[in-house]
Formats: sequence, C-alpha cells, structure tokens
Amino acid sequence: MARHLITSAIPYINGIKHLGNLVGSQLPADLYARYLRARGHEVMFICATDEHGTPAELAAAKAGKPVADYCAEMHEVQARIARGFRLSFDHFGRSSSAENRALTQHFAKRLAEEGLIREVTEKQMYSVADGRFLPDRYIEGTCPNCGYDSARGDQCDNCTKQLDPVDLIEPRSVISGSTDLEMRETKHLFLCQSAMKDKLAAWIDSKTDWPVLTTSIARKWLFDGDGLQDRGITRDLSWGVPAQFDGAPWAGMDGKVFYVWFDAPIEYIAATQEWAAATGGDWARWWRTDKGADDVTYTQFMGKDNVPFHTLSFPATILGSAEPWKLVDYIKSFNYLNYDGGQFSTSRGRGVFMDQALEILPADYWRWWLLSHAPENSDAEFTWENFQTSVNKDLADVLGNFVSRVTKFCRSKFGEALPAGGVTGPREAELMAELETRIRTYEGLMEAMEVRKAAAELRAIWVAGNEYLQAAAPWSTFKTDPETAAAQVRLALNLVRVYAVLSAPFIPDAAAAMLAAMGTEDRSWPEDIGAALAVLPEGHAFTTPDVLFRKIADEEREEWQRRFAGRRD
RNA sequence: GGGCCUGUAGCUCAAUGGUCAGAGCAGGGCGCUCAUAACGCCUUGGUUGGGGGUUCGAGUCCCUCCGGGCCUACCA
Repeated sequence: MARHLITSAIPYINGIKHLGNLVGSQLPADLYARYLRARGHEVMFICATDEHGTPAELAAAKAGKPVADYCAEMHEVQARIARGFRLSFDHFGRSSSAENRALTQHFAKRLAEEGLIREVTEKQMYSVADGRFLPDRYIEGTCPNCGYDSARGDQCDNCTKQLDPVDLIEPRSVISGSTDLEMRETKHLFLCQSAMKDKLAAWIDSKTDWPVLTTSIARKWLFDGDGLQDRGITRDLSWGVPAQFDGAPWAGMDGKVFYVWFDAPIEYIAATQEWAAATGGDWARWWRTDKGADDVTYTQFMGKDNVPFHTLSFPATILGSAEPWKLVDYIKSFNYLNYDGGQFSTSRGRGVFMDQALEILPADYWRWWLLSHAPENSDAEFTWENFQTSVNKDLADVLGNFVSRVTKFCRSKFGEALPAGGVTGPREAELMAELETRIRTYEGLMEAMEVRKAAAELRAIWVAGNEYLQAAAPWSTFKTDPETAAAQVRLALNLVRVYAVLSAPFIPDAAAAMLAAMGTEDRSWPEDIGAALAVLPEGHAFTTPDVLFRKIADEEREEWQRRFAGRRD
C-alpha cells in the first residue's frame, strides 16, 4: 500500500464558488482521494481557503467587517458547502493561519539566503483617497487605443490591448472612483525565478506523462519572449503574511505583505501542519523527504489558470529553498466549464453556484454530472437539458432502477433476506467475466485520473447488471425453477453491494444508502469478482431502499434554467 | 500581435499512423413485465470544418484557410 498526498487548488475566500471551480480542482481531487482510500492506500487530502489579497480586503470593506472576521466567516461558509458536496478533505485549512505565516516567512528567508531574492524599487499607482496602492486592474479609465471608457489598467476589455495604468485617459480608482491618483515609489521583493529557469525546464521535461495542458502552459512561461521572469512576491497591503519580521534578511519592508500567490501554495504544507496540530499527526512524513516523504506520491489538481504557479513559482520556492521538501509528482489540470453558451459569471450571477446547487438537488447528482463531463481535453459546457438527461438516465434508470428492481423482486418472491439454494451457471460466469474485465479497466482509468472515461466505464458496469437480469430473467425462472431464481437473485443483491463500493468515489451518499439497504458495512474492493459476489451469504437480511435517485422533471429544469440565467440575489 | 488547445453522428464525447471511424443520449423497430413508463436486443445516422501534401495506409503527421476557446506575468 502506497502513500498519497493530494492537494486541490485552494479556492479564494471572496465568495461562494461556482460549479466550474468545483469541477476544476476540488471534485476530481476528492474522487481520486476516495478511490485511493478505497483501494487501501494511505491518503492525505488537503485543501484550504486562500484568504489574502486585495479582493478579500475589498469584500470585507463592502461587508462592513474587519477582514479577519470576514475571512473567518467565509471560511466556515465554504467549509460547510464542501461538506455538503462530501469533499473528503483530511484538513480544510486557512492560508491566514499562524502555521502559514511562519512557513511563508521561513521560505522567504531561505530563498534570500540562497541569493534568490532581490529588492526592486518601482513606481506604482497610489490612490490618495483610498489610502492605498492599487493593482493595475483596480484602476479604470478611457482606453487610449479604442476610447472604451471602462478599460482596466492592465488590459482593455473592449479592444483586448494590454495597457499600463499610466496610459489610461482620466484614470480613476475602481474602489472609490477617485481620480486623485499618483505614481509613488515602492520597494518590493522579487523571486529570482529566472535563475532557476534551466532547472525548472529540465524538471518539466522529465514529466512526460503529464497532461499536455499542464506542460504546454509551463513551457509557454518558461520560453516565451525573454523567458521566465522574476516575480514580485510582496504587495503594499495590510492583510497578508508580513514581509518584515524578526530575523528577516532585509529591512524597510514594513507595511508590506507577501503576494497571495507566494503564500497560497505554501498553505498546502501549512494546512498539513494545521492538521497535525489538530490531530497530533505527523506532517513531516508527508512533506519532508528526509522524514519519510520520499515514498509519498504527490498529486495536485487545479484549473488551467493555476498551472503557472504550480509548475513554476511554487517549485521555484521549493527547489530554491535547498531544503528537502516534497515536490509534486503529477499535476492534473482542467479546462473551464462554461454555462449554457457562455461563461459562469460571479459578478452577473450567471450559472449555478455551489450553495444553490445543493439547495435544489443532492450532492451526488452534481458530482456525477460534473465528473462524467469533466473538462479534461477542452472546455466543457453545462446545459440543463444535458444535466437532466444524464442524471435521469444514468443515475435513476440505469443504477437506481437496478437496485429497485432487484430488491423489490426479492422482497415479493422470497422476502427481505438473501434466498438460499440453487447454483449459478454459464450465464453468471459470463457476467463475472465481463465484470472482471471492466473493473480492471475502471481501476486503470481511476489510477490514471481519466475522469470521464472512468465514469463511462462505471456506467457500463451498471449496465452489465441490467443486461444480466434481462438474460437471466429470474421472474420467469421463478415459475419453474425457484432454486435457480434464488441463486440469480442472491447474485444480483450481492451486485448491489459491489456497485456501492465501486461507485462510492463518484456518488458517496448513494453508495452509503445502498450499503445500508444491503445491511452491510463491508466496503472491501472487488479484487476477485467471484468472491465479491458471495460476500452477502444466504439468509442475510436486507431492506428495500426508497428511490435512490428521483428524476428531474421538465418543469423543474425549465424553472432552474430561468432562475440561473443571470442576476444573482 | 504571439503562443497553446480545439473542430468527429442531431447532442455530449471516444479512437498507440493500421479491420468497415466507435459509445452514450436523442430518433426508428422488436422483446420483457422484476423495476423509478424503468430494462434488454436490433437499427437509422459521418465527404472526421475546407483545401493541399507526406505515406503502402491519415480523424491521427506537415502546410494553408475558416470557426471556437484559453493564456499573455499587478485579479486570484
């Protein structure tokens, strides 16, 4: 049994995430974590909220709350929703934790000692009215190229030209609207990523089995133009990990904090330390290669927008520290999920957000659809029609109805216990041969994190049960040969347990309901299908479950379609 | 502008350069009656975006054109 460290990109604290965010990192990471646990591996599954940065400060100000309070509240909200989706984190941390503060400062210090930090003095836009420096995109004005009056300081949304805030005509603060802006000198720390370019390139080159999406984005940043650039890792903000601290190898950084993208990935480690503090566990054996982590397999999950930071910046931090930290082994990245012909939009309330999704349907419905349509090779699209037909067909008709027909048939003919007697024949052998092949295929796909294909294979495994029932037709056999019907029904009821075990990574609640109905807590993986189909013995009592998955009606679908078209309350 | 990804059946997607390009859904037909009007079997449906090239052989490799998407370093 191996040890697997799994991290999901950490969601930003500012608001509730939509389904596209969920399917891009947390959900597939959970699928993989659940699968590996089911196979008996030791798993550490880490996620957290990313709490620093300008948007958090502004959201808190808008809510009229101190930023620390705002983050604490939003963390609880996100944690509750994550539980609702059954995301099985071993720890859901906070990047604002004391652990992350200490570790972030530690890494910065180590990098400086290795000569990988340099100080840069530059001029940035300062808003006198807001009393703060503003990131480029928090400045708006008229585009000098096309005249668009709401061009952002970094880029014009209308003509897509890249801009510099000083180019804008009549620049104003997005926050206050104030035009009292000036360029002020400010000093920042830069991470010398360029010095590690060759090392990083060699490392990326060695990852021949990574998704093309991952490596192509990394290569683009490594080799485009002048190559990998040094990156500012501090900001003029108050909310964050202080850049000036006791023992810091620099001075004059008072009032500045580390850039969120510097401290956010470090939180993967810090969150494991938080876990250790809470449980008494040993975090070092997951992260320090000198303390047992050299036999850990580390897999990261993220949307494509996160790839540069995970392939370059964070590895630069890890490698640059010259300390024995565990480096990622595999980066599974995802494209975007679009919503009904356009993008999900937080600001315009377009699309389904995580809290809303759970209000209208149980988690399993969303988990199944999202995972079976995961945007692995290209951007994917959510439509209500597709969601309705997929869920109704796959979950209600193929799996749910299988459980229903088997349990109800047994109850009416034999009672609510596995009937005794009879022997199986070639038909059962045929089924087992097919299951054997398909389960092994399913395992391979899950190990390779081929999410869509694994879902398709799982569905085929469900279908095999219906095919078998149709061919064996115990309702016919029962009339002439009840013993044989008993053996057939016994096998089919055992199949329900096997389906629960195989399906649990995708639909954990339904799987639990199936196991409960079968009166068993035996979650043993079907390594040998013959043995797996004999786990529940003759005479074993079961209960006939309620409908596992209700169907989505046309009227509901139409209502939801209208409700989520835009303008969130 | 540059780079990357993508275009395959009505829809969503598969296919190490190698049988007749396959699945699911939708459509059509038949069967079954245990089941959530569910299930099973059969079946219709394709100039693989257009054009050119390499090859014994191209959905796959090369060139070009057209469409869609993403990234382009101070949102995270």
